[in-house]
Amino acid sequence: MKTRSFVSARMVAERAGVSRSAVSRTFTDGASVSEETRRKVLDAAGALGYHVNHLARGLRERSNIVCLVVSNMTTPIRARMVDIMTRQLQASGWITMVINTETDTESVSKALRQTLNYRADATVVLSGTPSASLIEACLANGQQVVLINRDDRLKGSSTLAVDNSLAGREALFLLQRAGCKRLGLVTSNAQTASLVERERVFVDIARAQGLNVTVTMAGPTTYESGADAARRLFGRSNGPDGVFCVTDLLALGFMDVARDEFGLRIPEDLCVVGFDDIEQADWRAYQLTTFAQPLEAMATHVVDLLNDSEGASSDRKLFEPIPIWRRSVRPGVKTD
Amino acid sequence: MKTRSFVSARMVAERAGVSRSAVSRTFTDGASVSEETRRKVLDAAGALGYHVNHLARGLRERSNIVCLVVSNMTTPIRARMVDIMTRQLQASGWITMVINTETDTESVSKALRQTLNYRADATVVLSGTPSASLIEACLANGQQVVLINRDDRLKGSSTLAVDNSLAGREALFLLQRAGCKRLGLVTSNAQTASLVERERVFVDIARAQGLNVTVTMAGPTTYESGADAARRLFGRSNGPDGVFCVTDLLALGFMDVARDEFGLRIPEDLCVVGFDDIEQADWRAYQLTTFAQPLEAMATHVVDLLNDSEGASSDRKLFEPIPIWRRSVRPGVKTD
DNA sequence: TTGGCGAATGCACTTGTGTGCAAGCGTCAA
DNA sequence: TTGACGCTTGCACACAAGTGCATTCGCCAA
Repeated sequence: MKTRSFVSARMVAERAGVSRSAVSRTFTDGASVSEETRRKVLDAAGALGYHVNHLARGLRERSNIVCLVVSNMTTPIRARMVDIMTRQLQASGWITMVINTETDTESVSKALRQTLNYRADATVVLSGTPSASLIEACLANGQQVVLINRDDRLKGSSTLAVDNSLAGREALFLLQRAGCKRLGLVTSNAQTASLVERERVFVDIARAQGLNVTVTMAGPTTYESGADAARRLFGRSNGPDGVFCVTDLLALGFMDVARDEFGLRIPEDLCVVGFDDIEQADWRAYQLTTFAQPLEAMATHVVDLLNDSEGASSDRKLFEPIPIWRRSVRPGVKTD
Repeated sequence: MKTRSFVSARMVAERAGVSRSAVSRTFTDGASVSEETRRKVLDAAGALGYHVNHLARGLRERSNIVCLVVSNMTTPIRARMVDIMTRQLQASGWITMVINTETDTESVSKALRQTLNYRADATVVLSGTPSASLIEACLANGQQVVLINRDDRLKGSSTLAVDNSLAGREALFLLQRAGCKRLGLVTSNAQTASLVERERVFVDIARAQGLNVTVTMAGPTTYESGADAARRLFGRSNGPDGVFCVTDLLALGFMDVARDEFGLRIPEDLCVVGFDDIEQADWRAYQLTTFAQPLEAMATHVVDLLNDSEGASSDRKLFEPIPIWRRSVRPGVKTD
């Protein structure tokens, strides 16, 4: 049986003719080693292809491992979140284990247990719905827990979120300024805290102003769901002329069907606002007005939290979404 | 200083009133433990919140860690590859460390060294160009190395690839059957082995048949590059009426500009073929004819390779791309 | 020559696990 | 009653690192 044969510090020590401690010290900053032995050790290490075993190091101190829990990775917005998070964590010396979870609680539980098995220093939840008890297990084991865009407010965990109510309010304002009279809202049946919040604020403020809003709940948060929603909304008479889709993907599907199957011109006959600012929103076929999440800043904040480690552990930070004006909404008209 | 206080097997043993070995055996399949002690151990473990430390376990045997090296994660095709790979690896009991690399060799080297530091059992390279010497270091340390869609054929590493020449040939055939006379090819300056192969075969066969092909090399493999290519190709007189873009993203940008800025109808005036079958290719605005990579099958094969471990370690497996017919190419016409 | 001092080095212990080996214990048959 | 046998269980070691403590070595000054 092949036994994995990694080269260990002992082998290096033997080859260099020094003690194993000397090898260890050579690779430890600030330890006391003479220049001569240091060189001998480095030579031997190079010849054998030695690499410090971080697993063994992690036995005593921190493992430098961060678990990234994420679902629906193929979604453009998620892909970007994962990309930015892993990049920044890596740059800061962390190594990230990705746990890809379906949305069902079962697989998330299994995955989070892995987190504990590998003694991750921290767990960052991008999506998925981990059971509160498991999160508590992570906390009990001394892990730092960071939740992004979720409302579960658990003692001891940090939370980052985008200010969804601000987005809902601003979306309404944009459509009103464009002169839209019949408002519509397209949301998904996912009913995440973020989605619900955007939806709620948009509808509440509109109704408070005496405006009617047609709410359509589509399927999952996909292009196809957006397309279906458009068919339902415009299938009956008197469809809306201004729509807030709580997600860019929904918006893009919605736009395609509104144009192709109902001959509506955007933004002349119909204004659309999305949320996320995925790459495709900027494509010529869409030019969707939307809101960007400040992902880089959020990732930076996460990394800061992990590096501080002792910092106020239980807090909640809100980030402002950035409005991105494109052509799917008419520019402001004179209010009469 | 907070000392991370993880629960160890010794603590469980003390609480349960048994030896530490008993705890170890309780969590090892097939080990000899009486039903009574087993129950005592499980009770104590539950009460304390104990989880086996896989890092320590990895000291002696395999770590069950797989390193996934990937660049350009936000690209739809890459996001799907990462999604499918992590999902399948996870289902098979592996844990994946994602190494997000810029394309420059430096960062890939640094990342791969991490791979060695954490004693990953295997390294799977989805993209990026690791230096041959580092791959050899991985192999020397007993790691399994799997390269996907790259041509570096290193002794001891396994390679999976899509049959790019088949795609190039088939793309040409589709355009010819649609009656296209003036052929074009859009590629990127990335010049990956895969891209070069698709390009080469398309051009070679076409020229062998006496057909002229206008080759345009755009920037990186993005939507914007495709858009630029279209402007260059149609800016001069006598633009092509049948184009193979070596990537879907290029194709989508190409289509948008061809339609919006040059008023060309697709597929009446212009036929377009892509490659990858990203989700957006199926959107109503595009309906791009393209080739799908059998990603699930490829991931399954990777997992099989890792699980076999002793299997013929150095081999190369080719997968057939699957043609996806949509509306960006005219259906076959009678050949006169 | 000797005492003193600082730098370098090695010993031994720590971390959390799995496991070979031998001892212990209980049961059953002769 | 005793020997044999099998299931449990604990001891001790291995794994690969970091580090406190004591020891050694070299150098310098008195």
